Amino acid sequence: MSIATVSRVQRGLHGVTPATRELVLDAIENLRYRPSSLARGLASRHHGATGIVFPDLSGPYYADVILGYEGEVVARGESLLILGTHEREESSELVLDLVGRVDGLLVMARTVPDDVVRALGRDGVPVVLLGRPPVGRIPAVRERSFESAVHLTEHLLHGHGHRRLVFIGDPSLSPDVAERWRGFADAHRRAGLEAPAPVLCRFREADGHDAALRALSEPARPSGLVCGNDEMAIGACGAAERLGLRVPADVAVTGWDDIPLARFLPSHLTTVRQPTRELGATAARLLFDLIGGSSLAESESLPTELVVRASCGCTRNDDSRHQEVAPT
Amino acid sequence: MSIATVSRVQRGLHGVTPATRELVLDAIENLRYRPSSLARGLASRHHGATGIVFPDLSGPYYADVILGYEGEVVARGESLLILGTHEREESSELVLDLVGRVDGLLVMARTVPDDVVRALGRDGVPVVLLGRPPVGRIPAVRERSFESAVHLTEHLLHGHGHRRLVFIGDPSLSPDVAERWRGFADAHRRAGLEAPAPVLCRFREADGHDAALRALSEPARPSGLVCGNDEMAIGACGAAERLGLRVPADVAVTGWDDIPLARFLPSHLTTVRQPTRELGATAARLLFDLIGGSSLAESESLPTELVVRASCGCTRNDDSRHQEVAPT
DNA sequence: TTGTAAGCGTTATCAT
DNA sequence: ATGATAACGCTTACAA
Repeated sequence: MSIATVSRVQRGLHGVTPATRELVLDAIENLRYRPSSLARGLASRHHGATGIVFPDLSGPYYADVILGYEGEVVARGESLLILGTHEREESSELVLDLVGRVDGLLVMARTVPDDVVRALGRDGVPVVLLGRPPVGRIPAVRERSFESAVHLTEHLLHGHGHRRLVFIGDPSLSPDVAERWRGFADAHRRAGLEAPAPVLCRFREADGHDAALRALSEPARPSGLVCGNDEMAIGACGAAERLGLRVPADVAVTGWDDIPLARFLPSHLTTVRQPTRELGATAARLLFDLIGGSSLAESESLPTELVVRASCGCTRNDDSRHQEVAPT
Repeated sequence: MSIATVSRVQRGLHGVTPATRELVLDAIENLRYRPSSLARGLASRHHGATGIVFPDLSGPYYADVILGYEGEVVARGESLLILGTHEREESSELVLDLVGRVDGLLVMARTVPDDVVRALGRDGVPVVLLGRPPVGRIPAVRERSFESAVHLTEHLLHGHGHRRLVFIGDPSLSPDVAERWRGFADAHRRAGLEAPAPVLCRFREADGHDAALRALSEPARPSGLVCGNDEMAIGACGAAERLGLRVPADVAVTGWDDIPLARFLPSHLTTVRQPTRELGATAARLLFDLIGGSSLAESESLPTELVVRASCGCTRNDDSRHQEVAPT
């Protein structure tokens, strides 16, 4: 019994007599033989694994994306390496290290700069981006943040007649936030209004709290706060409460992401639901296309859903009304 | 310049002249040389990676554990493979496959049966368990669910004078729940009472809802519902509301895990906080000890914290009072 | 201190 | 249909 025959049987190649196949299978069973993934990878020049680089795992957003991605990966019998960058200094090196252990990489927003992504592309590593714009020929999967921002802002502007809306969040910190801000400003423009400068802040609840406090203390108090994500919106609601302002009677507040907490918030947060799972799954499909040699891997953008609850000023008949944002 | 010298330089071994070291380093830089992790692993007989097997990623619990684990892993310059079992049929095979790609494995509760864990142990693979009892010589990291259950139940029994408490959850579905049920029953016994049979249900909000509906429709209505986790407790609160019962005036409700939502719940959920992050980090340290050849890797159990809010019947002075459950 | 060469456990290319 | 044997790109004695 030669080693080559075993290799053939074990990979299910044809060119083996059923008799010997059985023989080999038996031996494999008896000896509890497991091929070495290391040796196999070295010889066949691929890892049988892909990686995903995400910024953090607090909050359900990234967990869901990973879940969607993982489903596709497991369905293909591949393995999945993960790396959280957590705003670490050495993130780029960690990614560069990770890339040596996989056949392809999904890189999410807020992890490593475009330079690094570009470097990966130059090395010929299949890469897909998520939640950030394409870099060169590297495709990206995104949700339609711009469109949903326009939709949401117009709802506030025209549905509720707001005239002093303020955007809370820092467009320079994340491509998503940038898109949302752009949609916010664009909706204003279309309505013949000018959007005031965004109140810059980071992504966490406390950041939104502080920013809202600042915004609401301005002489001309805003009538509505459009926050870059739900965490920030929750902080904003807290700030309003602290100032003795009611939501939405005195000030409207909206978020992004529809985290589970959103529907339990006293103010019943109006927000935008992302197709998180589908985002991850789509990215996986794209990445495997790329790995498979397909060169026609195109960037995709997925539709979002406006979740209208009460914090925008709507009366809350049913739990929530959803409006899908149509593709543009 | 020989290949061996490069290998030495690259791994920072001593026995290399500073001069040649510089030379090699330069070449590495210029040629953008990256050692093949596959070849390196094959030769040195280790993967430089460990794996973590978890049931699911919905809810913050597992995400936090993974985060704690990941921190330790990255600090050691190792990689991390993940596998969610999601109650899939082929989970065991997936784990058996994963184990061939790592130097060690962290296996969480509710993923694969003890048989599979035992099989891994027989193969000599370093394994650490989390949230489930040790299997043979395979160590486990756990939170003190039993102790916290006793603590919580006694709070309800003696602090609030409850006499008809019901436990919601299925002890047979998860070792954690089993421990909690055991503590619940034990606290009753110590008080000279007998705990009624648990109302069996699965882990999600809807499951808790249904179970609570059943429990609260009994002729002798329970005065308190001790739920196996926060999701179930949220469902239970919903069920109470649906029956026109107020929490905690008509029925007390408690949970486990202290998910972010818990403090925003209208009923201000009293619950038990797990040291999730620390659980993951501890498991990682244990696993690396094991991989390092240490045979004195002992199981550990970490203290939990009772988070008293309002749903147990306590008046809500400050946001929440915490009581650490002392080691036993 | 540096170089040589024998593995590591597969796959892949030839012969047979 | 099967068996030898040369890669694959490192680590690791051992030699120089």
